[in-house]
Amino acid sequence: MGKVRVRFAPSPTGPLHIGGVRTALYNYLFARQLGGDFILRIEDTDSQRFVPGAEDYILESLKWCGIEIDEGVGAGGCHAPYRQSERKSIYLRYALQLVESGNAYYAFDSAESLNDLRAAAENAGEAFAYNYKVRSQLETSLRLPAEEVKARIDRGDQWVIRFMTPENEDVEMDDLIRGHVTVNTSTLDDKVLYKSADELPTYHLANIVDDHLMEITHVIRGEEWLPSLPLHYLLYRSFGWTDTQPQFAHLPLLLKPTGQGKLSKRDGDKMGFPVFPLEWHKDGEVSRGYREDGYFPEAFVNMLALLGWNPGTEQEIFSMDELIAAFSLDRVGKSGARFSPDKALWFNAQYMHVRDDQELGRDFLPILKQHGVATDLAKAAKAASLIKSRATFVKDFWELSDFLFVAPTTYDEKAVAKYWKNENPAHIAELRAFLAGIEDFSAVNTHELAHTLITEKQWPMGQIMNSFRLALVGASKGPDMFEICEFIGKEETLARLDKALAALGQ
RNA sequence: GGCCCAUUCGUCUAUCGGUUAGGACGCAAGAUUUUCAUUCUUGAAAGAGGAGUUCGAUUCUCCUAUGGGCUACCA
Repeated sequence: MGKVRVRFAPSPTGPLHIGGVRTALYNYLFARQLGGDFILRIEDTDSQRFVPGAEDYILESLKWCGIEIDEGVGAGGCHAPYRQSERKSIYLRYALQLVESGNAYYAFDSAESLNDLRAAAENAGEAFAYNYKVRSQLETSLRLPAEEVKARIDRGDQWVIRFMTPENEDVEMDDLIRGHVTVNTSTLDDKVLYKSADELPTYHLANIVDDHLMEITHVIRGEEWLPSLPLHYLLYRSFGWTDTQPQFAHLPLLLKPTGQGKLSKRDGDKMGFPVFPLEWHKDGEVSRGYREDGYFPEAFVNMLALLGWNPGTEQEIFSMDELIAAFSLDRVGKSGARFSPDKALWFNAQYMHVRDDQELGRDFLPILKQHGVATDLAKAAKAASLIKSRATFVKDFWELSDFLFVAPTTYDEKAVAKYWKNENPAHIAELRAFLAGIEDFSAVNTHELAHTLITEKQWPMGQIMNSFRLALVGASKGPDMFEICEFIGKEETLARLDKALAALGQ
C-alpha cells in the first residue's frame, strides 16, 4: 500500500466540539504513526448553515491541541483547493457521469410536492422513502421522455440528481472498528447527490469525489456516518473506484455525562463544564472553552485520547509522541463513551504537578498583578513550585498562595480556637525572638534550628507549628512553614508574628 | 415506525473459552505530614435478561430488553 493519507473534514457550521476534536486527534495519531499525511478539508457545501468564523475556530483549535496539518486548508498542498465551496466546479461532472452510466437520474420534484408525499405517508402511518418503489412514478428522468428532461433543464427548472440505489442487494462492508457489516439496499433511499439550485453537491457526492481525488486511504469519522456507508460503497463502485476505495473506521460517539443522548453544545452550559476546546462567542452568548478554563492542551489531548481508546496497558499519562507510538484503531472501543468532567480535572492536575515552575510563574504573574501584587518572575515561579501540588489550574493559585504575598488580615476562628491557647502564644513569642537571631533564613536552616529549639524545649510540635502557621498564614493551609518563611523573608516573618501576637493576644 | 450499531463496577475501561473478573476517576477508611494538599495503603463497587454451543462461558450464536445513531435538495 502507498502512503497513508487521512483527512479530517469538518463542516464550518459552528464551533468544533470535543467529539470533533477527538476525531481529528485519532486521524492525526493514525497518520503520524504510519508516516502518513493528515489533511484538513473544509466541507462547506451547505451554504445555509455556514457560520462565519467557524473555520478559523477549527484551525485554532487544532493548533492549540498540537494537531499539525500536513496538507489542506491552513497548509496548502498539491490537491488544492481544500475548501469544497472552492471546488464546486468539479462535482457536476461526476454527478453527470453517474447519470450517464445509469447510476443516477434527474428529479424535478418540488420541495412542496415532496412535503406532501411525506405528509401523506405519515398519515398512512408509514415513512416516506424516495426509493425504487416510488421513483418511477415521480418527476424523474426515469419516467419523463428525454426531450422533456432536456426541455426542463434548458428552461431553467430546478432539478437534483439522485443516486439510483439498486434494489434488494446486500452490500458487504468492512469497518476497521466494527468489523463486517451487511445492509440490504432496499432499506436505503435515493439520496440527492447534486442540486441545481445552488450548483453544489451534497455531502455524499463531494465527500466521495474528494476522498478519491485526494487519494485518501483511510476514512476515520464518527459513528453517525455508519448508516451512509452502504451508499458510499455503492458510489465508489458506480464510479469504478473500488480498487482505490479507502478503508473505513467509524468511531463511537461521545455521550452526555448524565442522562441520555450524544454530547451536544448545550450540555456544557447546563452542567458546568466546557464542551468546546476554545471559547466560542455567538450572538452575545459565550460558550466555555477548555483553553479559557485553564486546561493545559497536553492534558486535554491526553484525556480525549483515552475516551474511546486505550493502550491495553495501565499507562494513563501520555504525551503526544507517546500517543502516536501507542495508538491503534483496533484498540478503539465500539460503544459510546460518556464524557466525565471529573476525569478531565484529574488529568489536568496530573500535568500541573509536573509542570515547569518557570512556565507556571509566567502564567501566574498577570494574576498576581490583578490582585495588586508587584513581584517578579522568579518569585511567581517559586510560589508556583510551592503550591502546584495542590492546584488543578493556574487560576487556583491566588487562593492557594495569597498569604505568600499579602499578610493575613483575619485569622481563621476554628484554627484560633484550636491552636491559639495554653502555652502556645507564649512559645510563639519565644520562637519569634529565636528567629530574630537567625541570619540565614533559608528553609533548610530555619527548619533545622527551629526544630532543634522546639525539641529541646519539649514543646508539642503539632501545637507550635500550627500556631506558627496561624500567625503567618491566618489559616490552616499552605505549604511547609519554613518554605513560607524563606519566601516572605525574615523581616516579614517577624512582622507577621508580632501582628498575630498583638491581634490574638499572648 | 424502519434500518444500522452497541451493552463488564456510578463513569472510562482490561479480559481476545478456564482469572480471587484487573486498572483509573469519583467515593469511603487509614498511613505519612506542623496544616491544607500531594503521595501511599485498603475498602465498597460490574459481566442487562433468557436460551443455546461447549467439559467449561463475561468472552461464540440466537432472542428479548435497554442505550445510541441514522432515517433532509444538513453535514
